[in-house]
Amino acid sequence: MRLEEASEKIRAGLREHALIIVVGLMEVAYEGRAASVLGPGERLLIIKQDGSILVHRPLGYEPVNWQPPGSRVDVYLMDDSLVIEARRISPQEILRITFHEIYDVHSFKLRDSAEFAMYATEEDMKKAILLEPSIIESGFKPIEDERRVGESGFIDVFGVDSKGNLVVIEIKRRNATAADIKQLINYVNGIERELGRKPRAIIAAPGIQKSAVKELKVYGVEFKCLTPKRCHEILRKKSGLERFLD
Amino acid sequence: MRLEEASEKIRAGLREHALIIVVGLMEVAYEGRAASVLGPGERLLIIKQDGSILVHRPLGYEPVNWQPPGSRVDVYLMDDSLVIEARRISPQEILRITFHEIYDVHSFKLRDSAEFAMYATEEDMKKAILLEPSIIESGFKPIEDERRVGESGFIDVFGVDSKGNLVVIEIKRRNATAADIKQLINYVNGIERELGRKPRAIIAAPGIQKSAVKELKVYGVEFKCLTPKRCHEILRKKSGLERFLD
DNA sequence: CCTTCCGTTAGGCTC
DNA sequence: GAGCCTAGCGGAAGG
Repeated sequence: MRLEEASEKIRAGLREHALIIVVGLMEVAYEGRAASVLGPGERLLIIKQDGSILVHRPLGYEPVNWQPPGSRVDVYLMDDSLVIEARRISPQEILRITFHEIYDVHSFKLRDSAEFAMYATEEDMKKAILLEPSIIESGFKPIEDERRVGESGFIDVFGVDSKGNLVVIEIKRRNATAADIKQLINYVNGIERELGRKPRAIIAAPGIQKSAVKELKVYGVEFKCLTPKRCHEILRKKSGLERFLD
Repeated sequence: MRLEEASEKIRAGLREHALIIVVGLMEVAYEGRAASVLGPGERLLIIKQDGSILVHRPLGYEPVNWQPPGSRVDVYLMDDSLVIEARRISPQEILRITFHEIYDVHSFKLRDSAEFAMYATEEDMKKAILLEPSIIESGFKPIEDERRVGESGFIDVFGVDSKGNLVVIEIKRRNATAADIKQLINYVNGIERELGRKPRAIIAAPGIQKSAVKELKVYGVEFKCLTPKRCHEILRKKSGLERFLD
């Protein structure tokens, strides 16, 4: 495909705010927060109407180079090459793609207004605990969620146990780390300062990093195994009755 | 485009391990570590020969759904739809794309053996300091890089200043945080235990978060402004002479 | 604007 | 393989 023709097609796609696909032999250079160069190779370029731009090699999940939404895209011909530049300010970054050959150009005007719904997030885990507190332990009662503690941040779930002890719960959807436990300790200290009583500290997560296990004992933190999947199932089971309360 | 025809094209692409592009009206469901659903909409599907699979909406840098390399891709027709499933084990995950209409299918056999070179990483910053220690301060001399300190981890650069004081340097390519400073303090304490002398602590980074500034004074840590760009330039300038030593 | 935190993080490295 | 850390992380939410 002649570069002049490709250039026209790409310009047309940009004008009408289409999603554009370009396949060809290209070099890529990036300079901004970091810098990279990539020699000639056959790749797929995607330009979206919001200025997102992605260079995909034949292998791998991730784009090798990219620019997030909001970048300005320029196209010009130079020295037997077609050059596409995507710039953004803040941070100042430039991505330059130099095509030596172009095999294919397509542009598409896509309509997509569907809502994306994701389940089994950390937020869902919190909802599940509030909905069915016994998954933490029998007799546990939540008092507040997202309680602010001084400058430290927000407690995921704050409550009392069956014996009337205060309980601070930190939720993680992935294995808990030593940093997570330190954060929890900050909350415990904050609550003790504010209320004059030392609360129990529970970290609820699907697992815990080995390096963090010793921290548990050092700081007197309890670990409660809780998976995102389990929480998702609880929400699904209860949703028939209670989702309309949302 | 008829779904039967599209199905044949996609199968052919899979057989010959091509990169495949499908544009059409689709629904997407994902279940695995988390779960998501996405109703009908016009999107771009990319299937790579290594089993990477990406669903891109008309806007945004990120794919809305995906599967990393190594997943198995199946294609079948069902109830006036074309279904593409990508499964992987460990973690057990499934991505199901149901096409109601297909506008375009293309497959490409791409050759791309170029090496990707990235500059101005944290590693590059360390190299720049070792190559030109005066960018930290006049008279600074590196002794070791990646020195292990007990269980804490590795010091980026360990050296002595012009007055013979030990110096521990922590490098960050982004603004330094309070956590970075605490990490550095761990190293300082480790070195003091090991060598019986308290070293100076320097954090070298392009900037520092406001919340971390007070930690500097509290712990007696020094901040040295050092940008990845500057380090990259030093490496480039010196590379004429010294790159062949690598 | 800056900071903080989450992610189906992915990817790379070590053990 | 599991565990741990980094990223041009991107993105969202809060200040």
